[in-house]
Amino acid sequence: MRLIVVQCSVSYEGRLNAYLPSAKRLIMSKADGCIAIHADGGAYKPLMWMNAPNRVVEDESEWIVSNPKGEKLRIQIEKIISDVSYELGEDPGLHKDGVESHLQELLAENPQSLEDGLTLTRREYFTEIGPVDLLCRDKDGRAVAVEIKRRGGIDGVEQLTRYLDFLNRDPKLRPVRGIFAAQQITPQAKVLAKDREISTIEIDYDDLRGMESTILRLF
Amino acid sequence: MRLIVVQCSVSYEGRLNAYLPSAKRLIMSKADGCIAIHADGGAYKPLMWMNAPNRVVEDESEWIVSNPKGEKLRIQIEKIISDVSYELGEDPGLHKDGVESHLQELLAENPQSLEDGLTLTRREYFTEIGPVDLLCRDKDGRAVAVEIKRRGGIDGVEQLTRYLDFLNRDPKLRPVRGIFAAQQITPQAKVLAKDREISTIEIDYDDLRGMESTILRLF
DNA sequence: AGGTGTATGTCGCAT
DNA sequence: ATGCGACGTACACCT
Repeated sequence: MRLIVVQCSVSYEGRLNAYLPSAKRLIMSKADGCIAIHADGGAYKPLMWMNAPNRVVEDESEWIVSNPKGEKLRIQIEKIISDVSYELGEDPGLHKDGVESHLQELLAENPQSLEDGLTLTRREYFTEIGPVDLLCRDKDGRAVAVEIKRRGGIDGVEQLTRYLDFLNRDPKLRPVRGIFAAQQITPQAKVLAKDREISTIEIDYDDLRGMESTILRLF
Repeated sequence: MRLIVVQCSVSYEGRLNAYLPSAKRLIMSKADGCIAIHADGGAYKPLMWMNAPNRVVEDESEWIVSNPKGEKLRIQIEKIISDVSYELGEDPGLHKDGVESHLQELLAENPQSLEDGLTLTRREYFTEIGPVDLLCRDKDGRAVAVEIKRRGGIDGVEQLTRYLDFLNRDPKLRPVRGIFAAQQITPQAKVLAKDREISTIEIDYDDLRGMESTILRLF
């Protein structure tokens, strides 16, 4: 990790053209070869960047960073204020909890937590326009498509609606109804879902995990 | 801008829960109060971050960063390797030159490149739910709404569908059909568009530019 | 390599 | 504040 504080102007030519007038900025150069130009504000996103892999030609007054896709970053260096390097080593990495795939996993194992008597037919049931998260049967044997989101918005309801449109053309499945399950569902999404006769369920992630561990204790 | 190289472990509780085991990392603290934890790789995205505004309680061995939304970042500091600050000042900012608007410009000037006999009625035709990129008439005088994207996905087809629903309520326009134009269109978007009787056209940007320069040469 | 869906998306703009 | 669309989206995952 090399950190260079420098007065510089920068240009980028690639997926678009962009230009940064001269100012003091931080250049972050990582071990994997990626480069980022940071200002002292504006969240974590750099003003400009080039991801690995790329080739860096470093001159006293100019850096030219180019990659195989033909993108090019040019850094005009006017004054170096600081230039230090550190050996950080490989990062052990991040452990995440509560992402959609995990939610889907838990619900696939406990479909009855969505609705009494619900049983799983298939996870990631494939249609022409994309995979349905869970395809189930309810206690009366009727097909149920479940869309799972961490945060449920209108777009999620739209997505489930599209799946239902397609699934309902399949005579072996028809009629199919929908369940929209998420940790949080926006009021607008609830209204839209109700209008389309799609059930909505807000899931308590901790409860679900608790249920799983309870089941584990039972068996 | 404060740059701290430190042996640390970090936990985040907020939109999800995540944990970083102890390792050497860079803590970037910007003037606007945002904090990012960077490893020496993994493109420009930090392992963890907290955007402004947030409150930082800084202790010798621990930083606790919290924000009004209830998210919390906890940095356990084991060893400080370096801790430096720089005054960078306000950044003059970035100037971008877009692509999609240019695409729209070119197609507005050459609607016949989308379909033989197509003529432009209005660019950015305003409806209550947003502007239609191009409103045209085909060679039979029928209204055609064109949605332009750089990359055409399902969401773009949805957008155009909403516009068409709306436009088709206008007796002066009805019946309106749709053309979905993009540099690339995903197969799923094509399926959905076909299902809704919306034409799809993949545009060659360079051809279109070439056409423009040809026209310029002719006049 | 290309396609598809997720993201602590972020960001900007309109309401 | 919230919704919605664009982004040099990035990124993981699958074919």
